[in-house]
Parts: sequence; C-alpha cells; structure tokens
Amino acid sequence: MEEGQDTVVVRDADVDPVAADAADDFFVLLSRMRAHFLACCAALDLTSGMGSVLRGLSGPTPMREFARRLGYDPSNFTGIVDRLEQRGLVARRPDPDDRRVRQLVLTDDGRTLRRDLETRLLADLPLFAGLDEPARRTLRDLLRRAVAAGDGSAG
Amino acid sequence: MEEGQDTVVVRDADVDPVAADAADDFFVLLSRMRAHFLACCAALDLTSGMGSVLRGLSGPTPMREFARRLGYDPSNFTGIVDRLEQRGLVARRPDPDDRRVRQLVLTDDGRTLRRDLETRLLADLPLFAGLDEPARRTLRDLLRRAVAAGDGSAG
DNA sequence: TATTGTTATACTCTATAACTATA
DNA sequence: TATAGTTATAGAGTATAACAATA
Repeated sequence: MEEGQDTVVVRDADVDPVAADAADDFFVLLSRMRAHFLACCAALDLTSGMGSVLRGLSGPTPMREFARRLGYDPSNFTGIVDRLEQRGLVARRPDPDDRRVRQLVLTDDGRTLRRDLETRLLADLPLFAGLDEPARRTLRDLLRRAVAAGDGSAG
Repeated sequence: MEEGQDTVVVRDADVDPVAADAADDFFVLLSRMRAHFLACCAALDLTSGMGSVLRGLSGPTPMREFARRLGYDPSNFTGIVDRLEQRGLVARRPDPDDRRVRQLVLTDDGRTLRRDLETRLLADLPLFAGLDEPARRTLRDLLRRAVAAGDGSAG
C-alpha cells in the first residue's frame, strides 16, 4: 500500500530538516498512539480521560496535584473522577491534615482494571513498531532525556 | 494481590518495563508537543486543524484523500478548509477529470504563513529538548522506522 | 448503485467563571 | 484573603447520518 508517490513534501530552506522530519513522524505516531490508547480504553468501557487517570494513579494523591500532573484542568477532573468512582475504580478520601483536600486512591477493582489496560496498551505499541529490543531501549532513553529536560525549563 | 495496599505500586510484574517507560514519556511529550503546536497556531490566529492542513498541504490534493491522510473525517474537513479559504490561505480547484472532486492548493499567502508556522514550530521543539545533534538524528531515525513499520501493517 | 463533498446534529473534551468549604 | 474541589456553561474537536451532484 504505497501512499502519495507524487506528493513531494516541499520544505523551506531555512528550517532544520532533522527537526522537521522528526516532527512530521512524531505527529503521525501521536495520532496512532492516541487511536491505540482510545481503542484500549474503549475495550474496557473507559473514556480516554478515565484511562489516563487510572494509568497515572498509584498512591494516594491530592486531586489538584494529580490533575496538574496529568495536564487536566480541575474543572474537568471532577467529572472524570466522578465516573471512575461510580464504577468503583477509585475512591475519594478525606485528608486529615487539610479538610479541603481529597486524596484519590485506587480500589482493588481499579488496580485490576489498570493492569488490564496496561497489558492491552503495551501489547502492540505503535511507538515500538518495527523496532528490535536495542532500538526500543535507545528510543526509551531519548524520550526520557527529552522529558527530563522539559521538566526543568518549562512546566 | 502481591503488593501492599497503600504502598506506591507503580508497575505490575508482567508488563514490559521498557515499553511502559517509553509509553509514559511519549504521552508526556504528546501533551507538550500538542500544547506547543496549539500555541504556534494560536500565535498566527489558526486553530490546530487549520495548522495541520496548512502544514500537510504541498501540491494540489483531492480533499477526501487529503482528509484521510491527515486522519480527519470528511465532515470536519469541510469546515476547516472553509476557514482557510476565507483567510485566503488555500483554494478549492475543480478537477477536470472528475467534477465531483475538488483539488486543494496553497495560495501565496498560504505558503508564506506555512513557512512562518513551521519556523515557530521547529524553533523550540519539546521533542528535542536536552538532545544534542547526534541524539536528535538518532531519535529522528527511530521515529521514521516506527512510522514506516506502521504504514505496512496498519493503515 | 457508488462516490465526493457538504450539511445537520450530537457527543466528548477542554477552559473560564462563579460558588462552597475550608484555611 | 487565598486555596481545593465543585458546578454551570460555552467553545472547539470529532463522528454519524442524510443530502446533492456526479460518476
């Protein structure tokens, strides 16, 4: 299945071709990874938001801090957690030190479903398509470095 | 069952830790790249859809084929192209061979704005944060391989 | 009858502002 | 006064179905 043999990508002279190519491919993978994640969530009757929260939650975490870490606005976060709580996958716990705060925790059912989601997600990762083990480790290391560098400069 | 109740359970035993780490970092970068792209588009008064179309368009392309390549549903695509056309950045051209088809082309203004968008986008790419030139080339090559492998198996 | 592009519509995701209860 | 979480609401993105023009 060849695609667009004649559609030559026109590139301007003053842009970095390495960055341009990497950005192009990253956006393609972004689309595929997003679709893959959505499909895995849908198979477990989860929205992408519910899946992200389930994936990201490990120990008890204040809701606001957790929302910020995942890049969600607190106003969205409430509804996502509501649906997870109605499914019995997470629970809101009062914080004894600050009664404004609610700690979010995984239930046993939540832990089980989280593992199921993780297994599905990693089984056929588009990001790793066509890469052998050494290449996968290299890719992991490079992504790690990019994330760590971004943590320092921009949040 | 094998882990303590409130201890920080980050990872299950039966998942590939390399894939899990890579997926985690990829999703972080996905969020940052998306935010970066949105900011670049917004600076030029473009929605993300308009920016994607502008970026992806090079030669004259039938709308349906183009929409499919970018992963858009044709029903969304019409509105995005409408706004680009109203801004004078793209034009719909009749296809002489099939009068149902409309070829999408960039105008001169479109080309200029596309270069501006590309320059902004690549100037400070979160994907490349903290990576030197050899690392960037390696990352580009790995992403290219993953995309190419996915082209073959899943469209 | 099938296909291209369009319209209408609904559903989800996301962000802003106002509200409550605490601090 | 400021902060954590919530609610209401509006905007943008996305998908399905029906439609007109054309094949």
